Amino acid sequence: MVAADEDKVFKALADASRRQLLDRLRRQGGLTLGDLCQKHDMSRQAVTKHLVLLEAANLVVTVKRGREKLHYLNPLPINEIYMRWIGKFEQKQVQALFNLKQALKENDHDKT
Amino acid sequence: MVAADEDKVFKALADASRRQLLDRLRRQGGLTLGDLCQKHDMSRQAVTKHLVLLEAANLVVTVKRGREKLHYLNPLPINEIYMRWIGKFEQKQVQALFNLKQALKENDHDKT
DNA sequence: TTGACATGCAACTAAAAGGTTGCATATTAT
DNA sequence: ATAATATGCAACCTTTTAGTTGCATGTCAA
Repeated sequence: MVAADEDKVFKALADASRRQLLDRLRRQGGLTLGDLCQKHDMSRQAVTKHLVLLEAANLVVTVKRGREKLHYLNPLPINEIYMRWIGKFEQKQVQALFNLKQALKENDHDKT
Repeated sequence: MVAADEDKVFKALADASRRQLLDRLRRQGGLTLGDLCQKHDMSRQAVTKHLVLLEAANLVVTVKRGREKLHYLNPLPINEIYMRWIGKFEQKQVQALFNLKQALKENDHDKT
């Protein structure tokens, strides 16, 4: 995954509406634009724009069937980001850093 | 983690400069604002703003030591998001969905 | 105490993001 | 063919975001 793609994925995930759409597609794949417009208080065009971004980020893949466009979740990019980003932080370090602020605070407090 | 916090984390990760800062803090913790300004062609105040957002998202924790402010990476929120978001997608499903577009494309092609 | 250093705060600007409305195109069913 | 349905495209508006500059505050060292 190239840097530009990574950026698209993060940007796509940055919006709560788009995350909701991903949640919805996870529960049920193959939904049309019309389906996805239900339960959202924004216009169809707004949803379209979100889906375009999600598709550009490869988080959603689509299939045209006649006049309909079916949407499916593709969780692979998210997984890739985990492997590339979060996977960087070794598990041992995580716990250590989790306690770091507290430790340093007390250390600092001692000095004062 | 509350929904509002989740949003902060995603928004914080949406910017490439902030991701770079996190990368830098991962390589070396305890850097000051001045340190973090090096190798970035933006003003000190721009970096400050990024760090404020990262701290609000709890991706960075800080300790004041005299007139300096030391910054440390806190990877836990990212990990939480993985557990809550990416962990949702079972591994089996991942591979299945990975091949879905191709399969559906061929299926659609047959019908045409 | 005074100068140098490290950071904080506020006002402002430019660009990007999220949303709207209106119209166009393509497909299905009668 | 024609009407209804499903989606696509484009212009426009408003809010948010990323960045700037200028000045204020706080801390260290001579």
